[in-house]
Amino acid sequence: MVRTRYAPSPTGFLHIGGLRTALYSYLFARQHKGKHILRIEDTDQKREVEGSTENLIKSLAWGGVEFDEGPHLGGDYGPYIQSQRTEIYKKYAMQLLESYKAYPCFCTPERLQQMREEQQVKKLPPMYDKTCRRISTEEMKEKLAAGVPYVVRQKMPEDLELAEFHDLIRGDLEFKIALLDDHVLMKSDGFPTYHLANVVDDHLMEITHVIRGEEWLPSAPKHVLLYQAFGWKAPEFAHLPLILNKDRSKLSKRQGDVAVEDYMKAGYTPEAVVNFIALLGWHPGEGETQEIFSMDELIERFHIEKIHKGGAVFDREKLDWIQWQWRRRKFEEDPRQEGEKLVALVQEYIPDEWRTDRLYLERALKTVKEKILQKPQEVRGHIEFYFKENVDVNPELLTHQKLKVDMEVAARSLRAAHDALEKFDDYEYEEKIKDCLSGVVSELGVKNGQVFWPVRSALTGEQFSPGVFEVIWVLGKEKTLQRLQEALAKIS
RNA sequence: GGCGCUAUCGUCUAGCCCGGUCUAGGACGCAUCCCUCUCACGGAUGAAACACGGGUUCAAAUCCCGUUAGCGCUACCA
Repeated sequence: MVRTRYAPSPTGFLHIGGLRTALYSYLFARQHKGKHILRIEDTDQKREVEGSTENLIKSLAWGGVEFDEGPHLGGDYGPYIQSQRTEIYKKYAMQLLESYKAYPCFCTPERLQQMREEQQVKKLPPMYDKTCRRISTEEMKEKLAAGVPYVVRQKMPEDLELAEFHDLIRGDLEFKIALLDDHVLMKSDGFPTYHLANVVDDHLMEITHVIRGEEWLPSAPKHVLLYQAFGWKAPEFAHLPLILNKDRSKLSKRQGDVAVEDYMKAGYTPEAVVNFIALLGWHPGEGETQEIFSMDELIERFHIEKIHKGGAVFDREKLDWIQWQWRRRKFEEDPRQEGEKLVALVQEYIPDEWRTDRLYLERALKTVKEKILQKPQEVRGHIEFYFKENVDVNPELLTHQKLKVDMEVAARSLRAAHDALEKFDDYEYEEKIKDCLSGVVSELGVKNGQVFWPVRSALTGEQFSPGVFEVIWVLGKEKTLQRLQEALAKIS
């Protein structure tokens, strides 16, 4: 039975890289019909941020990453919050002490600090000098009895040269044990460090596959050695590549949004975000060209060996493209429901006063459907002209060199269009509006653009906008005629 | 500094394990053209990469070694 886990620290919000780690872990568990566990690693109270566990759970749920066990769900392997398991860690630390796989260290932080500085100066690798590993049993017992504060350090074996293990992504790895530090397992405040808590919990919770970030690779051999010290079977490991900024440094704030919540707020859809990050570091391979995957497809297609070794740059433009593909797909599947959702979403980005005439707004939105599907956040700028009292068009805008519209043509077209539109009454139908303007075109004996361009720019005051017929359809007779008159007044 | 990981278009990547089919494929972005009343959409085309140096081999993006670069770790943080 496969059991995987996502084990974040409650130090803030869910990082986009954290979502991906959780996603891969989830995908792997689901495709093997296994269990996915959430465990909160809060052994460092100093770094804990109030409310982050709830935030983590919320963001994970938003992304569609599900769990079978966890602090919010319970389960047979609880508690799932490490600060509630301190007695367990103490027991195992004691076991290690008794079997001489670990030792108490009485060195003060000050001495350690000084030691490291000296090592730095001598250009030696900063490592614990193992002073307390060598003190006599008597001295140790004395200090213990005297209540001298101590930490528990892992004793790196001296009878072994290499620590070896297999990584599902990187293959066989080996590390020289002599270069491994006697790491702290239990802090003087009685809390375990990551190394101890992680190994003990993964064992007790029967985790079969540890899927985590690449930053853990250097300490993985110590974990393997710890499993051996306990006499436990180590789980399989898979160390994921990092997600990077544009400059290839580790993805961080300052250079863009890193919190999943930022993307939620920016109007991105979970399907798109998940689809995008799944592809940052994984690809089905073998000439596959599909890029849009639903969660179900991911579960089916995902293969842990297909995860890449190198880091991947987070490219927001590609995310935007994937988002647009998703919106379009969903809209095609269910135009009515998706349309309503979009309208609701778009409401957040437009001023209150634009909502007073619901029909008018709906029509305006309809003319910029493609733009909304692409970037709902930018809808305001696209429909702004519909809501202006007067458009105050720049006369230059009425002309167009390539379309052969000079001021004279523009004036004539505007005049003729105005007169035709004044007699016209079928403003409810785009097709009729088109017929009406086409009539003007043939009447004047000019090209389409020579009428359409000046009319559209007079009506919108914009270089770029929806097409003339749609614009007139939204504006209605009164506004259309008024705006045409204004433009005419400006150039005559 | 030490240790480790990584290295295909600007970016995400296919191919690499099982050398020839790779004049290296796809996607984002970019450019040009077409469609067209403008933008967008859609269609077509194009520019754009095997980090470098040695081997091994008839043949290397693919195997081996080295160099370089990038990143990670080097806490009583995770």
